Amino acid sequence: MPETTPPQPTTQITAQHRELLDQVLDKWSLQVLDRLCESPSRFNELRRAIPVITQKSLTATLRRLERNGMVDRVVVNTRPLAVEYRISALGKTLQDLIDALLGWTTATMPEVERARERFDEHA
Amino acid sequence: MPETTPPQPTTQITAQHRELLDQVLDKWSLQVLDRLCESPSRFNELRRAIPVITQKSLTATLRRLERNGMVDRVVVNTRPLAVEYRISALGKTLQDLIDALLGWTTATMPEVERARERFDEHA
DNA sequence: CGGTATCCCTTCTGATACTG
DNA sequence: CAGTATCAGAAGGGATACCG
Repeated sequence: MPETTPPQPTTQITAQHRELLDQVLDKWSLQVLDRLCESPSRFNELRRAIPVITQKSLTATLRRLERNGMVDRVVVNTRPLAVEYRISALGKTLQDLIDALLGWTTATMPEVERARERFDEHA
Repeated sequence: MPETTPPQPTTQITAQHRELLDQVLDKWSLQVLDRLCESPSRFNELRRAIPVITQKSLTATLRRLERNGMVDRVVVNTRPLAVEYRISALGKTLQDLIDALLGWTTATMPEVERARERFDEHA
């Protein structure tokens, strides 16, 4: 019996998949999600927690994450105006993946370093 | 007994982690790794398999993946000159993660779409 | 075949200043 | 407090031409 269709679970990488990953695994999102997983935070709390981020980038990151349903933006009250950001249920599922990614980088970093040295010294 | 150190498995996100993820989960790497997981491929085979990629980007992607130990570059012979790219053992561990990422995007895409619609129509 | 080198243009990022 | 607006510099990616 010939196997015409091999049992690959080959998940097709469409532009949609790429776009979502880009919007959600970018430079700042990991840090922001990590913070929000520990506790809901205010805008300036996040700024202080991630000192190198600029206002602009933080705003952009939060809007993007909010738009994709990863965080909830809650306007707590007015005078002077307080906004709280919370991780959503969807965002928590993402956090599990991020943990897996970070676990992978931690585990493979030594071997990656060796590969880089081999590559660089040979070139 | 006070818990001075909470039991968070909070993996710290260092610049090193970010850099590695950036180099390995970028726009083209997922496609390239996916192809190489199915079978070793020559340079122009990859170009044909990923039609929208340019020579420049494919070269850069392959060099980066090779430098990080994710793929092996094998010069098969000379005249006219053949080069084969293969996924490495390290690259295979990455592929598992990529599959998890793609599975996540597939699973959550519907809810993400709904979140986007809510966000966009409300704005 | 399997690249490298160059130009160019768009995108991303950061710094700074201002607002409800 | 929680942003928006504007601008300049750096970086990324495509198109084209050429090389071992």
